[in-house]
Amino acid sequence: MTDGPLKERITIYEVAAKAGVSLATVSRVINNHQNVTEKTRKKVQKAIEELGYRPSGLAKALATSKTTNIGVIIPSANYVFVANMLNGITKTAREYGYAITLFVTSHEKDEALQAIDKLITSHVDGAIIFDDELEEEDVMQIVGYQVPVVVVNNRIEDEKKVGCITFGYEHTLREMIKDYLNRGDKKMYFLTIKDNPGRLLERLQRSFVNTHKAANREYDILLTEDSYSMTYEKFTDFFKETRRGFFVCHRDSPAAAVMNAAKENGLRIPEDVEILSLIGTRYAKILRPRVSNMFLNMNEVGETAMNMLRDMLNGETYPRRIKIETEFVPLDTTIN
Amino acid sequence: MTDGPLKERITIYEVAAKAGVSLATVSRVINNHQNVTEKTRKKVQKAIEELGYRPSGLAKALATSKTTNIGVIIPSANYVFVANMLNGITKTAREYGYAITLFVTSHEKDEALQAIDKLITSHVDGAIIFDDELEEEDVMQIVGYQVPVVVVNNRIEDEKKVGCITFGYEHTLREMIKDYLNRGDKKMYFLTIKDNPGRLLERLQRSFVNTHKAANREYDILLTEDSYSMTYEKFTDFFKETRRGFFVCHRDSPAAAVMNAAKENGLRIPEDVEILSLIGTRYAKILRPRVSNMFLNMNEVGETAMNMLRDMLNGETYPRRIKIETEFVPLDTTIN
DNA sequence: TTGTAAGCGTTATCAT
DNA sequence: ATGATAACGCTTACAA
Repeated sequence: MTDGPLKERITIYEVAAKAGVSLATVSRVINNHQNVTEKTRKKVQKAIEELGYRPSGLAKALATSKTTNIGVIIPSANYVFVANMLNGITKTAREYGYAITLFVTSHEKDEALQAIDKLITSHVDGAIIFDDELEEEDVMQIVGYQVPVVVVNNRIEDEKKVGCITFGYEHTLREMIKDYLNRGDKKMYFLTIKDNPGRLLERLQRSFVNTHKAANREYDILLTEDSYSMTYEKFTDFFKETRRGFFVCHRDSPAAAVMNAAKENGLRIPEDVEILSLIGTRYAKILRPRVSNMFLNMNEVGETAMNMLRDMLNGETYPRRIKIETEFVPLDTTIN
Repeated sequence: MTDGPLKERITIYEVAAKAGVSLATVSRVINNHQNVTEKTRKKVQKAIEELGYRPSGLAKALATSKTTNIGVIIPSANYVFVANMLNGITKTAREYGYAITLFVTSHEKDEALQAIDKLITSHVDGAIIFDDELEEEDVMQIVGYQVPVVVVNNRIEDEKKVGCITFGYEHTLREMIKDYLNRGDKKMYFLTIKDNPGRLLERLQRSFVNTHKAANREYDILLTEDSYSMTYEKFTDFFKETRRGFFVCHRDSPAAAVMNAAKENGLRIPEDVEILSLIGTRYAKILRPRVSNMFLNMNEVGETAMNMLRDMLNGETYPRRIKIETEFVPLDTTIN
């Protein structure tokens, strides 16, 4: 191991020495405090320039108890909708002068707990958590360390301390399905992920099942892998037998897998096969036919989360529950 | 403003008091040092448990000059290929116990410089920079603060101190174009982005132009906005006039825009219109027809960058230049 | 094996 | 307006 990268940094002491003032004065200059003569300010600034001095965020954070860092926990950065949220968070965070410390968890509960641990020791000023694996008690652990938390897609009961951003899916989805059951005659299929579907998907599946049961209609749940090509292959087989159906898919990419497999089996869309993507992103409009979807503006979700967090950090009282409504966007893969 | 979230944390002192030992002993237990009786270790661990103590990463970092944080600079998290790289970085970083501090820059030179500034004050142990805006001198600024840097897609001459990951595009692209000019007869168009195309795209454009000039063939450069729908609209018009061409597009999404516009204007792909995507991601295979592309495994790029950085952090000598080759993947949008 | 104390680079509260 | 000096919470010689 090398000596570590932080050695040899120029410190406030050296600036003070060079400028011929005390370190307190340098600190005042850095932080734009009052009570510094223009003359000494100049002197100090010159010394700072010449030495190439940069204050240590570490030491500052230790002294002030503020890191100006926000911890963000996400499962994988690989999904488009997660990347969109991250983009919303980072853009907003930057406006407020916060940096983002990122913890990615790969869908394992164990890793999610580790992420919480690291987040706590890393001393972030606040946290945004978008991770299906975590339970209320896990989240409350962070809160116990006085760190304001905003949770996305995970309702926490203790609303005094935790901000929640939830997705308004149930109603829109239920109405959409009900409506379809009234006028359509295809059997509906719900695609879920074999391992770790996650809370959101489970909730939507429940909603799907209940609506069908209430209408006393047949349905089916299909287990898929979380991979485009495996889903594509599965449905290439599937459509050899089944020539008709309405497929509710969790994201654009599985929706595309079903769509491509159907088309290549000579099925017509939407006459034979109808498709809905539950977390619609910009790709739903790019695909052909364009995939009907429940559009969820994850960029907005990220911005909203960060805004809420900033308000909590500023001690403002604020509606700590915000529901982002999803919009049903009927495009080419459904008969509307 | 509230008092700040970091107050009220339990410190090593309180643990020491509760366990009836000195803080040095607690530190030893935390860091698994030798020379601690099993008995006192137990005592201390019990106290830690009971108090819910978590060491402050901040104080530790200040004392050891190591943050176990890696700074990552990217332009926007919104592109799929950037998200993929980020995923590769975060996964690998986690294996080595590093957290990621993320700086996103939105394509502005000014912001990129700010990001460098923040990265330096934030005291990261190392940095991975994927940002077209930054020049060698900007990067060297970080190096001056003894922070090991890996630069992606940006060759830095001073190779003693900076690791470089470059993309092996030129050769593959040039050969592909040459080959096409020999056998194909369509005029080739190169799509670039109006504002801030970035180094990579400029380089590829130069390559495109030179190959054409060498072959004494006609070509055209088309300026587009960095937005699917605007590009789609532009080409919907474009194809009213021009009914034939080979379009070299910078990413999958503009490729899809051209493709959709062409198809919807009654043009056949690839008979009338051929399309190539320069930074192919998994979406190239999902689209129909499947987009021929230069596949760049950005996940691997991220992993490689992080691996290289870790080796630099460990003081190992290492080939500090790695070229990730792109692979020409001929699919349905070109006549092969 | 354990404790003492100096140091990491700041901020902030006193004096002056 | 400026300068000492004590925190901030930890690590790490050095002493015991």
